[in-house]
Amino acid sequence: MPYWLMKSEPDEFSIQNLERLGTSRWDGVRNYQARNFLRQMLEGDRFFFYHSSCATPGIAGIGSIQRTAYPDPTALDPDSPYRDARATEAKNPWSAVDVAFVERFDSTLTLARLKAEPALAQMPLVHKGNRLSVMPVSESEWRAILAMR
DNA sequence: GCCAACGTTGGC
DNA sequence: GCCAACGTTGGC
Repeated sequence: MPYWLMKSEPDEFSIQNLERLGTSRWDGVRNYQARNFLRQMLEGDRFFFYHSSCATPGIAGIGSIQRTAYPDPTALDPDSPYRDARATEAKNPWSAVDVAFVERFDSTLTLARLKAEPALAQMPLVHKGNRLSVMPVSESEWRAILAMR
């Protein structure tokens, strides 16, 4: 089963929010490469929940895919900041998935620590300038990160 | 199809 | 708040 990493700004949606809710829609992805990864996700896949653009960026926990990709309703919602004027009901280019809470780490596994781990050197996440918000994680990377908790 | 300009991401 | 890096847009 594939593994993933997804970024969210905790001010918008955090692992604590997901823990409280249990499940949530993961929407608002507006990058084609990230969207294509969303579409590859299978029910039951697990992902690292990454907090970005905050005081302590890093992996804050784990979630799982509860529902595979479907058209992202926020693209059609005039009140949503993720609205895409080019999207229509018949032709919506964007996808969302539903996710479920799995685990919250005792403390955030910081980007600084991830960067310092040789086993993770291949991850796009630790490379300067990387902006991909949804990315695959190899099984060896997944295990290395779990061991760092 | 090239590429400059622009807007956004995200660490610091 | 700054700014480097990147993806997207649009003129040509």
